[in-house]
Amino acid sequence: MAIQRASLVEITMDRIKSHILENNLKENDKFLSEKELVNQLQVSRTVIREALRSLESIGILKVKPGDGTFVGSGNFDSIKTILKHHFEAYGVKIRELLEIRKVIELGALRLIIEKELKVDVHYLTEINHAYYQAIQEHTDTKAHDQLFHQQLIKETQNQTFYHFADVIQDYFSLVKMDVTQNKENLLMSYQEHQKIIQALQQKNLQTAQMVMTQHFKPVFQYIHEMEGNKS
Amino acid sequence: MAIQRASLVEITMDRIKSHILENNLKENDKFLSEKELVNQLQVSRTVIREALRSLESIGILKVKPGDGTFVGSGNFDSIKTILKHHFEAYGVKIRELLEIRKVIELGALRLIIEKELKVDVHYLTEINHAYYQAIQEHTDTKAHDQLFHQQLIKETQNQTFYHFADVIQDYFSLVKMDVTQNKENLLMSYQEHQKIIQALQQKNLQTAQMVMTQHFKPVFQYIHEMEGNKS
DNA sequence: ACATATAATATGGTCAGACCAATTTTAATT
DNA sequence: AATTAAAATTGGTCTGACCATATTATATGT
Repeated sequence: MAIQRASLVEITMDRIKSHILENNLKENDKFLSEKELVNQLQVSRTVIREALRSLESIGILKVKPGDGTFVGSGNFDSIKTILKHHFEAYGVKIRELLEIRKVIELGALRLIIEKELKVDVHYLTEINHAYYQAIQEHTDTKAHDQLFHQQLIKETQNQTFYHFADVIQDYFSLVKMDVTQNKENLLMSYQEHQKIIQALQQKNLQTAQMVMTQHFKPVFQYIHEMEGNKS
Repeated sequence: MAIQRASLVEITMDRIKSHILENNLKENDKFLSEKELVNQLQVSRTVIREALRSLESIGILKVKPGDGTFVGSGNFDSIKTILKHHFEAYGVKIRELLEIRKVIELGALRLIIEKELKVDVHYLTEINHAYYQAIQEHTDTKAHDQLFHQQLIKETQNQTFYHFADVIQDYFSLVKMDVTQNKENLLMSYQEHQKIIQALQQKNLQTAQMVMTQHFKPVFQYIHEMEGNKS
């Protein structure tokens, strides 16, 4: 089988990536202009533009009309875009995503406790209290609940884990789930949050994981019922 | 502040994605030609090509010279490409990646046991035996070890989790770690695998997770020493 | 000397036409 | 029916032109 020859566009993309790495360019750094790239790489502006557009779509570069080309931010927005399309094209099993969330959150608890990290109990309690207020005032509780879980991941002091979890959470939020909980369940949820905080303080992994599992129960139940309805 | 107007290329990308979704196009389906797109969307071939290239780089399309444009496979190769560049540009903390692996694998054990799944004990034992053979014959043991862990993830019967774990494993393998283990440690590793299989059979989550934690210990130790050397 | 307006320049966006390269399809020949 | 050659289709690359956006330099007024 013949070796598949790379196109000039592909070669150009590799050259640009190498240039970024070799020059230690960081996010928002000014990159070479199209004209400079044409001169340096000795290819047409068409090839340069196709390469730049491709690198832009995966977040490596950012192109601004009239201004120039810049190194992209190191965030995972492009991965989120890919997953969004993947979700739209192929869908996803909600149960699978929920299981992944459970893996992540129970894992977070374990990391915090096994690494003997000192969690920001005050801030977590503050978030949970705001959650309680929202429950009482019948305002949006989802944001508070999500902030609580997000802060737990942050408390693991593992930035890569935090970013991956963020991507997955974003993927998860693409799924439209109408789990409208009544006040009683919401209050229970608030109490579970409180118990998780306590368990973290007491460095009790078993309890923390048990309560978190409890926390997920209503949503798993909901999905179980949805899946049952489809049978 | 004025609303930032989308370029024709961006509009074209959206139109193409919509076309894929609305026509339920699946991977490897033949897509429209450049000529057809020019006629249909009434933009220049330059705009079409830039859009196609961009969509190719995120895996949504696949362009073959002389043949045509096809819908991309639904795999996560493009995500791996993004993470590879991200790793090369920004690096990653090995400890953080290892912690994530631990979260994933301990979580996999939990999923298997809590979902009361019947694991393929025979196949897992087979893989582990091949691992043992490789240890005895001083051949490459990494592939067998990785296959074992990969199979564990597969036994969770959660495809999304499996694919995400695969992406992270790929990211992890970018890190060159020279953890050359001696035979004694490798044999211990083999025994740990055996114990994990037994614990799964007995549906003993605590034992399975404890042994898996044990399994990770040498690498965490290695990283701890590396980090110590840098202090 | 400073502020404002205008012009020039730099940079990216889009277009059309031409030509090359790879693959497929069609037609001609045996 | 099989083989070969030609034609057509499809993507790759190039050049030059012109438009749009943003920045920089220059001119003008106070």
